[in-house]
Amino acid sequence: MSKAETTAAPNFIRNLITDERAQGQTTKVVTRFPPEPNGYLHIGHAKSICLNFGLAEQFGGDCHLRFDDTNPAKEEQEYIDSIQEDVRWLGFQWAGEVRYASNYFDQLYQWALHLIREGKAYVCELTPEQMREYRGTLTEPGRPSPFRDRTPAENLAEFERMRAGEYPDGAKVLRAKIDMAAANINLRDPILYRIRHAHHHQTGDLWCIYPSYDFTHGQSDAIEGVTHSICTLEFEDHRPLYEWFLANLPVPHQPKQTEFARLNLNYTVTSKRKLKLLVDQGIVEGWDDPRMPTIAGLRRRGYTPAALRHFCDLIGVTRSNGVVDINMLYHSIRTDLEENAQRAMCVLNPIKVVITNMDADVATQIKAPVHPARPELGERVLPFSAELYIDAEDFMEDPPKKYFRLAPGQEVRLRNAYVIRCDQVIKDEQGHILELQCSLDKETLGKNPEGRKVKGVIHWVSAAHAVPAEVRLYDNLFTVEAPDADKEVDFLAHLNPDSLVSVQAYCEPSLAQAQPETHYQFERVGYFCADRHLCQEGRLVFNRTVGLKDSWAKIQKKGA
RNA sequence: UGGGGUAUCGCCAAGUGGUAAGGCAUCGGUUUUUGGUACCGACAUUCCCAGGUUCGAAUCCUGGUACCCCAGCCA
Repeated sequence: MSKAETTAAPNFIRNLITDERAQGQTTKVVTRFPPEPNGYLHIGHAKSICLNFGLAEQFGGDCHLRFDDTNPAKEEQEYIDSIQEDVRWLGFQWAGEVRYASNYFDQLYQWALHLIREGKAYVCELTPEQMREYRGTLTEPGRPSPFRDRTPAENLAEFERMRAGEYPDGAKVLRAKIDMAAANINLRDPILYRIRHAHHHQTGDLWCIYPSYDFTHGQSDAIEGVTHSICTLEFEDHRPLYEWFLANLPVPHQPKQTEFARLNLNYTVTSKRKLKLLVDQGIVEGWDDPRMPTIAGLRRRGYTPAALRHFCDLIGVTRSNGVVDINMLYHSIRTDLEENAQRAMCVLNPIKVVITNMDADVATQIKAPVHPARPELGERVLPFSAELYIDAEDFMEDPPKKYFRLAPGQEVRLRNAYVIRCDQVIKDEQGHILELQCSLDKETLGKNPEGRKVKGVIHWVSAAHAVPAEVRLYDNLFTVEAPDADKEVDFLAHLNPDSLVSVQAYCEPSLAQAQPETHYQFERVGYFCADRHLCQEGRLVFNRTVGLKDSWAKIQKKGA
């Protein structure tokens, strides 16, 4: 993937840091990837991971992995595990131990006390409904809470009782005292702490009050010495608040928040909520279903870390919200696999071919390269015999003009083997084709026939030697470019009923020992990956990662 | 209607006053025992719109327009 360097799209944050360094402003670059463990990572997170870890890599700094775990109700250990696995699989290593915002709960609590003592935070007893009322609207200012002017002493006592578990969930909250009339709603006395009598996956039952995202994030960055706190555009409105905490608390360091546009991909959804719904409703087989845009799903589908990283380089990092064409993703994986995937032949929809002129001169063991452009990868052996399977798509009884494949009286090259001619089509009473009787030209193994050109090449497999395999043909999960564009229509209405078509295929024998997660190009068909969970000797399962480009399909489409 | 953003080819995206990079997609062609790959070529007189400044504007000014985000005790 040497192309990555020459085609990498711009990244305004990288430019920013380059400028800072040129001016001697930046010391060591420290970034962080801060997922909440409430779901699996998806392709959009891959963009963020590549950005944060990539920046640390490029500038010789550190990138931390920090779980933003301030909401125990939604978080689970399974997600913590999967996230770490995904980051590592992508090829990144975080600096030091895995971190958790919950590691800082003590410090955060102390800082809350600090704000209270300074008269900058208070305990509020408004109900959620009242609080909404008091907050005002987008166009109207809010009103101060009746609890806003409690004394620090009273607030200290109340907050201590909250922490001690004297109140039920939701009874009271700690709020910052900022400005109820602020045009930016985030500044209208935001909530710092809420009561949640919930078991936390890291801190157990130590706490029954949990800090909010806003009160946690920037301070965690400060504690860790993060220099560049990179997040998505929707947090831009939170930046004044992020900075307010840093300015009003005795933090050891001043991180800077920078926002970039999150990734949108057409024909897919990238919202944890929607992905979770697909999983929970059993529409897909789990978070790592090969149709899911999760990192685990893409992996199982046959995407490689290199392809995903290349993709992230390709799309660039900007502040404008766009929708990336899924063809970019396809392009990335094809580029990688074209260079690196082993070649094999596999017949998806068999039709029998009988060679009528087999004799002792015809080779029964044919060697073929594992990769035609990379001889160093070695060879495989293809058994050849009088009974073969070819793909039904590669034969037409009444072909159009430009059809280069097999047809009555027409010649075609069997990939890696001989040129054959179809002499006769044998059918049953109903007219279904039973077999194609063909004769081969013995002089065409490894060389072109004399005096004529055979343009077509088709793949095949020896019937007696073929190994059966389950081949899962995956396609987009949705039939429309923007499944969630219409607020009136449920995105599930756009599910592609053919997103998974499973077929019983016949593979060349070298595939019998296919190891899980091995990538192949089934020649002329597409790229496939041995399923990482299911594929084993005796039960082969291959997932179609992406098809080969198919210009014949285009020609046909135009004709139709 | 308040605040915060973004607008350059079908999509992503450079460009920061000197006369529109690149990638994806698309369309031609060459090579080819993968209708794949590779290679060659085509593809924005125009930068959301309208005025203005300037010898010169995608870039500066003015006024519009469109789209995205914000009224969780989610992140």
